Amino acid sequence: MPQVIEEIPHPTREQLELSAVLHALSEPVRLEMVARLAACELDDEPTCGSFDVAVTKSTCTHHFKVLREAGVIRQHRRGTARLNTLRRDDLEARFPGLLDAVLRSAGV
Amino acid sequence: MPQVIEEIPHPTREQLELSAVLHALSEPVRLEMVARLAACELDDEPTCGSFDVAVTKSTCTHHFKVLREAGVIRQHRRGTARLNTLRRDDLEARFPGLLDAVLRSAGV
DNA sequence: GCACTCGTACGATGGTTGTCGTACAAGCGA
DNA sequence: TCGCTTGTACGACAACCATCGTACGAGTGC
Repeated sequence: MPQVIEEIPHPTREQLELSAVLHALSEPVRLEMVARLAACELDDEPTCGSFDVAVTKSTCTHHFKVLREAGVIRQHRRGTARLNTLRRDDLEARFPGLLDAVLRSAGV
Repeated sequence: MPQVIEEIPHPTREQLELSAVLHALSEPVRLEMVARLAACELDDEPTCGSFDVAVTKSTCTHHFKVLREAGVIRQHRRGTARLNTLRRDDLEARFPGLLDAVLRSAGV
């Protein structure tokens, strides 16, 4: 286990729960966030502010928190920005094919 | 379009919404119902009462209603009993691979 | 007809959640 | 240092939801 400096708590791969993941993805705003994250997840990690969803900042924070605590995304800080990445590998390991099926169904 | 006598309202295949389906499946009790439905879905259609989940009758009715309105299951009456089937084909058509991924992840 | 079973309907209730506004902490840049 | 940007924290609020109990309707069997 590499010792990762992580100020923000995340569930481990083993702690991922299907119900929590499905619940996190069942919210249209969050689903859109995940879809965008998946779309531009080549090399850059979008910050929270780079999503122009139709909600305020605090609501955005709330949704990112739900996604993070469900284990769907990983967040880490760089300066004042908070960078977000999809936890593709962990999700694929625990729930094979699920994320892809959801993203495909979401019309990404 | 065959004219089906159906007293209970169901969404059409085109009306299925990803968010509603994910929300319906994100509840542990409902997920277990769906898993059992998938397991014994060979020829028999289980009635509502044949699920011995840890909730009362009325809660059970509520969960079946949520699943039905999300389009996950189809219900029809035979006498006083209500028979339940998984809408595999419709789900597969709209959200390919999703149901299988969920069921596999649920440990069925 | 009469009980019994199956499932629904309705109301109540306590908990969860999505939304927002405001205030605040932490960096960055001039 | 002094704003400006980024995002969080907290409180508030309305809406939703899972749960239950009770009452009821519709069939089935005696």
